[in-house]
Amino acid sequence: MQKTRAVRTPDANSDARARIIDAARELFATLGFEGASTRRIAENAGVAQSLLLYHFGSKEILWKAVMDDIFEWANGMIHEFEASEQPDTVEERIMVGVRAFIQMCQERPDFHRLMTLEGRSESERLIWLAETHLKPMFKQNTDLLRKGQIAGSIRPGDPTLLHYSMIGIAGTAYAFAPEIKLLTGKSRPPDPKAIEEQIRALLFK
Amino acid sequence: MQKTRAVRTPDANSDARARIIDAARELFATLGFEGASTRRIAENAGVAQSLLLYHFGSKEILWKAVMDDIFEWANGMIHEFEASEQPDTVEERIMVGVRAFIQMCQERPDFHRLMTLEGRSESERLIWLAETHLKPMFKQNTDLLRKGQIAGSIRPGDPTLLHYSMIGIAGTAYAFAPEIKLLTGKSRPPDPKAIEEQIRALLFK
DNA sequence: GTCTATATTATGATAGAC
DNA sequence: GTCTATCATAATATAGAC
Repeated sequence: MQKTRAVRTPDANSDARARIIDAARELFATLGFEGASTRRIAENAGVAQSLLLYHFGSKEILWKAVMDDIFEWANGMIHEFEASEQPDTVEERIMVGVRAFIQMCQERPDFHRLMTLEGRSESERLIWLAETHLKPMFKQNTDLLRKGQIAGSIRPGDPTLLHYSMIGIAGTAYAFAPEIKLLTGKSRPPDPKAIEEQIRALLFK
Repeated sequence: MQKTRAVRTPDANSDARARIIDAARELFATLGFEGASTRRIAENAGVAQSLLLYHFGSKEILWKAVMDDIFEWANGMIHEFEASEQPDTVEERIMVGVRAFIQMCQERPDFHRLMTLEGRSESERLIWLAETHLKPMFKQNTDLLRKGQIAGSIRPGDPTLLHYSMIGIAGTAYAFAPEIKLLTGKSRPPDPKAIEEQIRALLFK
C-alpha cells in the first residue's frame, strides 16, 4: 500500500502516455502553457512527474503533442461530418463545417480554449501552431466563404473576419460555461441548433 | 548610473503604482494569472519586484486591482458613448453599447483577453469577478436584448447566447491580432464598422 | 516609496534504481 | 516504463536599509 502514489485502476497503467496528454490538455487549456506545471499535469494523470519527461522529453514537446492530438481529432470530426452529410452546394459545405465545429466546441471546450490561448502573442508556439495546424483549417474555411460570396449567398465582407466571428460564436458559449453558469445560475449547455442559427444569421444574406 | 535598474523618464517615478498595473494587465492578459510572474511584471514596469508587493500586498490583490482598473475604464467608455450618442429607442441603445464594446476591444485588446481567461474554470477569482464586475454588465445587456425581442426587432433566442456571441465577434478579431497577422500576412486591424455590421446581422431580424 | 538581500517553496529537468 | 531522489533555477513573499 503506497500512499504517495495516485489511485488508479489496475489496467490503466498501460496507457500512461494517453492519460498524460489528457491531463495536459485540460490544464494547458485552463491555465495556459506557463501556468500549467508538469508536476500538476503528472499528478492529474496519476503518474510521476519524471515519467512525463521520459515520454515527451520536455514541456514544450508535450504541448505540441497535445496540439497534434486534438487537431487530429478535430480533422477526423470534420471528415466524419462530411462523409455523413455529403454536401453538394457551397452553402451546404459551409454549414457542414459549421456544424462540425459546433460539435467540437461542445464535446471538447478545451479545443477552443487551447486555440484561443496561443493567439494572443507572437510566441514561438503560435508560429509553430499556425504553420502546422491553423493554416490548413483557415485556408479551407475562408476559401469556402469566398466562393459563397461570389455565388451571392454569403454576406459580403472580409472572409477572415467572418471566419473568426464564427469561431467566436461557436466557441464562446461552450468555453465559458463556468462563467455563464455563475452569471445565470443555469448549467444546461447551449443547444447546438441555437448556435447554428446564430452563425447562419451572421454568414448568410 | 545604476545598471541593474530599468531605464525610465525622471518624473515617471511618481506613478509606479500605475505603471505596475499597466504591466500586470498586459502580462495577465497574455500569460494568464499563474503564467505571469510578479518578477516579470515588476521588470516590465521598471521597478523592484518587492515594490509591487509593497503597493498591492499580494499577486492576487494586484490582479483584482487590474480588474477594477480596466472595468472602471470600460464603464467610463460606455457612459461616454451614451452621453455623446443620446440613444432613444431600445435598438439604438443596444447598438450604442455594441459600438462602445467594439471600441474597447480595439483600443485595449487586453480587456477581452483578461475577461476570457478567467471564464474557463470556476476559480475563486472568477467568482469574485462575476460578482464584482461581470454581473452588472451582463444584466444590463441581456435586459436590453430581451426588450428588443419583445419589441420585435431583435432575433429570438436565449439573450445569454446573443450576449456571448456579441462578445465573441467583437473580441476575437482584435484579441487574436497576432494569430491573424501570422495567418494572413496582413497586420491592419479590422474596421470597427465591419464588426458592427456583423453584430447587427447577428442581433437584428 | 523604493531599493537590495534573502527565506521558502515550486518549477523544469536529470540520474539512477527497479 | 515507471518510480524516487535530487539539482538548478525561478517563483511568491518578507526583512530591513535608505
